[in-house]
Amino acid sequence: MNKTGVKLTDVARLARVSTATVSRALSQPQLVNAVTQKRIEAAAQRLRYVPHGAARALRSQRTHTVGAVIPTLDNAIFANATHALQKALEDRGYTLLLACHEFNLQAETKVTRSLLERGVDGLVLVGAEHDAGLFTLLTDFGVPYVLTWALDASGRHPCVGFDNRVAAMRVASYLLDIGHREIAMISGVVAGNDRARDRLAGVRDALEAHRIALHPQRVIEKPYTLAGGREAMQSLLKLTPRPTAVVCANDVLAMGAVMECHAHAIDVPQALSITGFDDMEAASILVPPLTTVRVPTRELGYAAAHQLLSRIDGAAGTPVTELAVDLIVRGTTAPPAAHRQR
Amino acid sequence: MNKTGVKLTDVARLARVSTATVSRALSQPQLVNAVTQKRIEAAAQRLRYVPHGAARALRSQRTHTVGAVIPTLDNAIFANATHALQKALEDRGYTLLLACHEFNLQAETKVTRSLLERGVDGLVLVGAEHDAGLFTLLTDFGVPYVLTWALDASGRHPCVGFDNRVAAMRVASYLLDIGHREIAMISGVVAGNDRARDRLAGVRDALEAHRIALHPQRVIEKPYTLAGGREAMQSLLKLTPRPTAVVCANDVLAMGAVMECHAHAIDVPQALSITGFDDMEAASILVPPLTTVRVPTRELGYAAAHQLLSRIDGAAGTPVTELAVDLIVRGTTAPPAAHRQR
DNA sequence: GTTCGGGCTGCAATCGATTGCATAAAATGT
DNA sequence: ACATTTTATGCAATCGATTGCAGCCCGAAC
Repeated sequence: MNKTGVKLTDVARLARVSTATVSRALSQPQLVNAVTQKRIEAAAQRLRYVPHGAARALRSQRTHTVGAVIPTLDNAIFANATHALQKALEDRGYTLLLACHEFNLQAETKVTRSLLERGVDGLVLVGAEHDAGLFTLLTDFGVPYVLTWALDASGRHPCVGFDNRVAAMRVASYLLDIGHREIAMISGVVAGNDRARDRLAGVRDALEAHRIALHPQRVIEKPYTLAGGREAMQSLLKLTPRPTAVVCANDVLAMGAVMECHAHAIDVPQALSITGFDDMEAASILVPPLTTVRVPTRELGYAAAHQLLSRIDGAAGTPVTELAVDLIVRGTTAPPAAHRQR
Repeated sequence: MNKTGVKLTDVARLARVSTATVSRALSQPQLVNAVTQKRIEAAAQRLRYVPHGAARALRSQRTHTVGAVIPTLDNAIFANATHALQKALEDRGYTLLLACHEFNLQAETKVTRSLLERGVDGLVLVGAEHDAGLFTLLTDFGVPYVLTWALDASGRHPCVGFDNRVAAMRVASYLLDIGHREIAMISGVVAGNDRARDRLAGVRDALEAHRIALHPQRVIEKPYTLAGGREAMQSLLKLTPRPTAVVCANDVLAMGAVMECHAHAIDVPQALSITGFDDMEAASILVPPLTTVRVPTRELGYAAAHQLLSRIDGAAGTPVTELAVDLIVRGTTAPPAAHRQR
């Protein structure tokens, strides 16, 4: 029973056909005579029939359900991407099952398992690095999936994302170009987070291309929170020589960093340049508006949905979808003071 | 088959017991002999058995799944509450099914229906006002549910939220107290949104208590976006006399409004006071930081989860949970210029 | 020595829809 | 007029776990 107690049998009886016909009328109308179809629809309507998903799923081995396993919804950037994903899925008749792992790879495997138990037809994951157990699950189940927010180096997994390392390089190069040499980084927590790791690597690589080393004390690792950004900036401000530019691994950290500068009456960008990453909406309302990297959040959600759904439908699909990111130069960056005085 | 092909029968065979015993070992271990239990667990582990949710759901009429129907994830405030909800559910072994309706009541009914088809054990809805069809669905199914972000005036539905009208009154009263008389409001779209309607009513009521009418031209209705806030403020700035204070129905509108003032070089709060509603994180990093109403987003999610789960477990539960909201006075409000000159 | 009761386990019905196969009726071809 | 598709429909098996009921075994009580 659907609690309502109305089932296919009841509709069948009222429409005076077999359950088989009702079933067909509801999911493959083209197989059913138009008149019968009408009668069945009327009956279903009249009884307020609602199909029983579990029964349907059990028999057809399809739930029309997709799972998304993301770090957190508390970061607007994931919320936006998830929203786009949900919309795209809904348009195609799929429902989204959501699970968060708070940047913990073991937790990720655990919640993924529980989504798999619920019988999702496909999975959207964030990042390319995962627990080995997770990949075992994926292959055991043979469930279609797509990795997002990163590109899979191994090329073994379908993914839609962008190259975090290159994007971060772009930011650092820009700072180098406008004259900065004393550059620090506020990184996300790198353990179990390949996006954070790649962004850090990108900055390091860009500096090294200019034969500048990124000293360990100039790299501060913090969770993606405003407080994290503030604390990190606080540490950086104590260094001598003080960096003239700080690259942050995401906008939240960057905003925290800017706040801390405000608190210390340090002029951004005149005394210190700061960059973000993600271009969340708040970045543009910050004062001064944040220089950052625009990530196509929505496109990411849509692309993931389409990629996944076509895989569910059996199509091979393009294994790798690379999205473009852009450096958005706004108000938190300027040439270093020393540079200007020359 | 779980695609893996391993089912209860296989575990039973390997452990040399009946499927009944395996089933019990997995869900009610206390009914099973400790030794047998071990053997079964080992077998399950060895075969990498994963229960088949649909089969389980079909037989037990329980999916351990809860649906949330929210307006959108693009507003951080809903994202945060949803995150808290998801966490609380996960802790109790439930998975979240998510659907968004973009502030459209018909869409809401439609997506709710589809969640019901998926067999959710309970539903979390936003707001007290809904399509009649939605309530029909709820009662037809007899599915436990809880309304959030508002209090149900009729007292017929369980809810966890706060009084939007009173909260808005509080904001307006505060502005009146510090001397404002020329007050305008940037409202959300009221149609189909009782929270927005209540907030507007609250402001109107507060003014009327001071025998001040809220002129229609001083009420601008806009969708909850930055652009909406900017456009609304643009209109308001053209009015004569120009209002000295603007109450916004949420923080996003308020931030847009502040941005527009910046763009016109209008000093906030000296020339114009602006208030928000929700206290999203970005409110505090705005310059100047936003005066707003703190809504306990997380608590809302948790409380909704607990309320709902106890209902699912058959407990009656407290029908109405009212949460406290607080006026947070920060930097976007000050007495009106005229008032200061006295 | 028999009875009683509790602890474990198994049998088999059941949940509600889907779908391969068979069949009847209607349409088409020759 | 007869053979051959095509179109609609029904029959009944099936998906994989749960659970009420019955039975068995073993120790305790009388």
